[in-house]
Amino acid sequence: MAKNMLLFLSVITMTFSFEIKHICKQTGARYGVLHTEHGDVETPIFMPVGTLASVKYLSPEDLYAMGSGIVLANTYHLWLRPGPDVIKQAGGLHRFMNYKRPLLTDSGGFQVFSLAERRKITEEGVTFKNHLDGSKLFMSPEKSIELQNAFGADIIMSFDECPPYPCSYEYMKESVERTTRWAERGKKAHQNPKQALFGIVQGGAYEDLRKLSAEALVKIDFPGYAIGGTSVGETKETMYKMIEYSTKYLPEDKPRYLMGVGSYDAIIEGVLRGIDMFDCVLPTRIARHGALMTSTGRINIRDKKYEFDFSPLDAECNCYTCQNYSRAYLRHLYKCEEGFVKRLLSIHNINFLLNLTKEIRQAICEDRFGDFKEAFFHKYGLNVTNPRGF
RNA sequence: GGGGGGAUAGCGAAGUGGCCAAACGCAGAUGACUGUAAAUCAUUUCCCAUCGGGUUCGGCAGUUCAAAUCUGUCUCCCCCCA
Repeated sequence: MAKNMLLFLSVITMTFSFEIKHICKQTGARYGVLHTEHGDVETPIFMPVGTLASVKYLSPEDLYAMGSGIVLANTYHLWLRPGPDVIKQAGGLHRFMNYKRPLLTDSGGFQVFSLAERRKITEEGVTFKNHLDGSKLFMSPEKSIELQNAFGADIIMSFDECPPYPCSYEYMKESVERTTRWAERGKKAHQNPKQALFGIVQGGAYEDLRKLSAEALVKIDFPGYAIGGTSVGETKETMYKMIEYSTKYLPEDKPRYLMGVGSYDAIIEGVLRGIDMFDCVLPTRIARHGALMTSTGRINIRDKKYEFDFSPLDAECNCYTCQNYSRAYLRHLYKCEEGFVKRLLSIHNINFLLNLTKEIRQAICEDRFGDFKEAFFHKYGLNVTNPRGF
């Protein structure tokens, strides 16, 4: 009873905060804790993506079992279906999707990029030609925040434009300035103090524009900052520069979230450059397409060489799939298009990245993240089949 | 016994004298996917090879400059009549 009371009190009093607990003496990488209304999560963290209020093919229990913390959902897609009224009436996104740990909603800014063919940008906002029925929809910074307030995720994102790569300097400058104005408008519109609104640094690969963007956002003052416009076709080297150009101008004591990045090498390189949070559809999407991340490189379960392979996907993996099923069985299910395989493979890839970030946190706490990186890359370097490092 | 139809690459199925190593679907073999319009997309599958070459369209024998396509014949399959 007393415990419940305490929990209740903590729920009504707890607001968002970030605490850096340790800085790796070897690399300067950060280990921290995000405090949210739905519990604490340690950083660096990988956040699985559940666009439509579900991490495809996985249950909340699957996610808890893997130690998942924050999960993402998407404002644009939930706006279309089921719409804010349903989620509001359900008692918020947490209750609606039955996820008890922290949630983060993306603003719809990524859809400005991914649905570029079907939208028009103006100073006021973005007009989308709805991909479901073709009807016109208008998303403004205020609308995005209003929706996100209705959904009630612990962390919400500023409505931005995720510009393409490559992108001309002139366009990028215009875009960054507009995204900055949108960030300001969004902050003004933000109603729920329990939700932490993050700003998003843009500027592509232009150092001065990243600086311009970061400094302007810091001036507006957000409880956390994201780095956007990454993983949109640029090389890894360019992405690492984008990170450096951005983090340089961000306050040390606020969380930094690298948006849309989820290959294991980029996560390690990101942490090395001071990133605390990552999200990516990569593990779930490639899993559905038969590709798995393993401790000895990437494999594709479709391949004939696994026909009689009764070993697990990854001998070092502790996930449910690797503990119970063989490559031969998973290949069989994949070949026969049995839906179960999508769950099993998704579990493995999500677990792989959650486990990777867990090992990263340990290494940081023990001041050996540099050694960890070297050992990790060495191991992968010997076996990796994909030069991009998946 | 009589009449009709058919045999094309792993399977199904187009093609009915040159533009055919042969459409398309399935199946097979690979690859890609990074704030999810994604159970999607791309490549590839007769043989050898880098260009290129060599064997194919039930078998055999013909006609023709040229045949998967025309003729004869054989084998097998299906349908109808008795």
